[in-house]
Amino acid sequence: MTGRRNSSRERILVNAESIILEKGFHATSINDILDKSAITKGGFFYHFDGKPGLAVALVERYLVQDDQLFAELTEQAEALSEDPLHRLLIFLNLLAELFGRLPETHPGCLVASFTYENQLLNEDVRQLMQQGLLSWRQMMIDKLERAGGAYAMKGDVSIETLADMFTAAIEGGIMLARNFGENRYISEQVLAYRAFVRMIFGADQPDSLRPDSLRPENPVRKS
Amino acid sequence: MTGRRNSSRERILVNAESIILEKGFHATSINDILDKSAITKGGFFYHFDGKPGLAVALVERYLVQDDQLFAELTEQAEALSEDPLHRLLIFLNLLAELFGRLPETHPGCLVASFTYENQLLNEDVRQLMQQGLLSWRQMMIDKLERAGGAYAMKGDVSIETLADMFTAAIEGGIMLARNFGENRYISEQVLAYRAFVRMIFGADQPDSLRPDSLRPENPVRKS
DNA sequence: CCTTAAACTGAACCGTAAGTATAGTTCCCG
DNA sequence: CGGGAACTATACTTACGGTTCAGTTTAAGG
Repeated sequence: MTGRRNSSRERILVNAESIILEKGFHATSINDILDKSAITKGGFFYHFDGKPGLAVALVERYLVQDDQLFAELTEQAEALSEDPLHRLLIFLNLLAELFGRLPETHPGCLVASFTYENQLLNEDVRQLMQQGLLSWRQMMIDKLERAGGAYAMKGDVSIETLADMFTAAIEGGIMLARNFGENRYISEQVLAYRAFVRMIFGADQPDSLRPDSLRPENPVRKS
Repeated sequence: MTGRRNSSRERILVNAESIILEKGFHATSINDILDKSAITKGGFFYHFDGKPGLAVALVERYLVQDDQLFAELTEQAEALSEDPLHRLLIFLNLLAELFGRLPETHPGCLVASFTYENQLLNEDVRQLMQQGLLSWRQMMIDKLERAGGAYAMKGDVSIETLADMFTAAIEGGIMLARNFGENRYISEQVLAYRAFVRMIFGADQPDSLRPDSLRPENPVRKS
């Protein structure tokens, strides 16, 4: 029973997300979505409780996918090093590479998009978005704290703010990327954030001063 | 002749900006704007070439105001120190303080808002937005290069990316602030960026190692 | 004061978009 | 093969949003 249901429902979600990221939620008409999804209005309203319902479903889906992506990258990073700081730095490298490898059409972040269209997004959506931001923060806090266990932190930036800065770098990078039409900016901002983390944990000292595991981890050339 | 004209036109722009930043451009109807501006539809269309024309005027105005703000802060910072790096750090402090002092209603950035509503924004608007981003980048490149003249730069982040990171920090901070309903996040991200700049220019070394002018410049307590 | 252009009013117009209603059709699962 | 879930097709309501325009008011100069 889920086979058929999911195919149409999922198709709608995929297309809706892509159109909305391009034009914005309010500017996207249901008909726009129907055209690209090979489904009729009846079908749409069968699956979703109107446009507000669609918004909820979209954000839910988006957050799940995002979680999965971060989990995968974390796993990959953990396979490549034992050191917590090293793992974090690799994670950021992998993420930067991923953003650089994206197809020409830069995606954008649903949460960011919805942030500036607070109008009819009901309370559900707003809570989901907060939850998403909090989960990203928590993920980074975990990574940073683990790294902090092994190395002393320099600078006077709180771990929470440093964690939020991860989100800020990505969202800021996406904004630059969208306006200039080049994905490169996202990777650059992620790598800049990475450089900051490195410095904070003292990993930018001469090699002689830091543990063996921290030597030049797969360096990423900058543009 | 400009007296009368400007009063209405300006009133429309002010109200339009505030509503648009709250709900988004597309979700903001002309009627919404009229209600708050004490003017009729005819009056609106007398002043602006429809909604697209309003968008152009809004962004133009926004960029000018932004330029002025940055110029003021730069001037203030230059009055407080001779050292280029010191000036930059003060500038960032002033900006962070300003964001923290804002009225409860967090504003948002028109450029960011329009970034995710690329639909009917004509080419003019898009070019203006790019121009704005480029001018912010250039402003920071100037400041960073001047600072770089006096101190050696550490880390492997290009000046351009570091300059863009200023924008990214602010936009990211605004996004967090909007979602959590607390302006604090903007200041925090600006101060985190400041900490990064400090580290890159080696200003986080023990006092004994750096020029006198760099000692604890008006410290801002973090949350 | 009178003219004239700028500034503005008010109402009408038209497309479009969200949502509803309904009757019928196809597909899959037990 | 029966029945419910997953749709199609079509028509319609309702309302709102952008735009136009003919006419009226305001202010400023000669």
